Amino acid sequence: MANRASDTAMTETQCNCLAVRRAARQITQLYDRHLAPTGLRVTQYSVLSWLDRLGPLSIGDLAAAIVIDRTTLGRAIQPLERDGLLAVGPGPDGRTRCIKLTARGRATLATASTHWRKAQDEFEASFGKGASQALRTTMRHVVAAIRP
Amino acid sequence: MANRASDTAMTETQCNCLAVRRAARQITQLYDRHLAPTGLRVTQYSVLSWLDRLGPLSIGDLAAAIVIDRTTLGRAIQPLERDGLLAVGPGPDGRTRCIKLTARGRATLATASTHWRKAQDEFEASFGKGASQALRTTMRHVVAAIRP
DNA sequence: CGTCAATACGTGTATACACACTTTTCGACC
DNA sequence: GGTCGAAAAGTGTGTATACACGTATTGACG
Repeated sequence: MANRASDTAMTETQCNCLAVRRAARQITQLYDRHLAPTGLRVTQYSVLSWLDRLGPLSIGDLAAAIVIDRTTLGRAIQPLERDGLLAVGPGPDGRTRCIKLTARGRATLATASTHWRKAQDEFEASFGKGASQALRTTMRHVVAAIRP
Repeated sequence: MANRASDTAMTETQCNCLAVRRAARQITQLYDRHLAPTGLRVTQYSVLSWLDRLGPLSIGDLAAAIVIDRTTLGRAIQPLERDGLLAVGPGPDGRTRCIKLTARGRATLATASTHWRKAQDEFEASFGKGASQALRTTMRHVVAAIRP
């Protein structure tokens, strides 16, 4: 046994957090590979997709929908705004800002969705379709299990 | 229906990648909250933990063990080296560099492991102990399902 | 009308992550 | 011994992520 700092020997294989993070890294690379031709990362694709689904809305509301930190989203939209995929304008309130998809954003999203489909198909061909469904359910439970 | 860019309406709820990423964000926050008093992030804890387990080794080998990009690890060790938790020295080969835990790193790791345990317990109390075991297995399968 | 707590955002800082490209070094082969 | 490909690592760049803190605006209440 010897010089171990503590009982951490098995931490890496027992840690739920590290397990999920590692999986996230790997699956992100797979999806990003497929989305690369569109110039979007999977996170950016998700922002556009939510925007397409929910329509124009504020940063806070969008962040709540994605389940992401508000300040993270604020930074994430910058490259998308720069590339003209979405537009940020004033909201009804003097405090809020309204984000909406541009025509170009909609077009890019349409193209990207076919690439996303291929990534999804590749993953599910290997991991299993039923297993993938169960995976998503499990991930929802993980999120639900964490009290803010 | 109407103005959808495509069939992306359900993408956010069907995407395996986004599901895993969202879970990773949430669970990371939980573990980082617990580790905060030690000044370590869960990723840093993982580096120290692997190092404790495997002994001094090269950047490439450590990256392979953690299943992380080599360049990512190269950046990740910088704050740890700066804070004196690990030391980077020359390896047996003129190309390789040897990373090893310092006494201070070992001590910090020992303290951190008790905080990690609390995070692990909190999560498993909510998510379930058996479910957690299954979760880790599932995550391993996800990683295995992705061809490099 | 003035105060004040709550709301919605932005900024500074720091880490996490990885691709493309470059540099250094090693080893093998002629 | 010189050449050259492979291996190990570093650098540049850009996104992802979130906490602590600061700013501006709103709405309620006295």
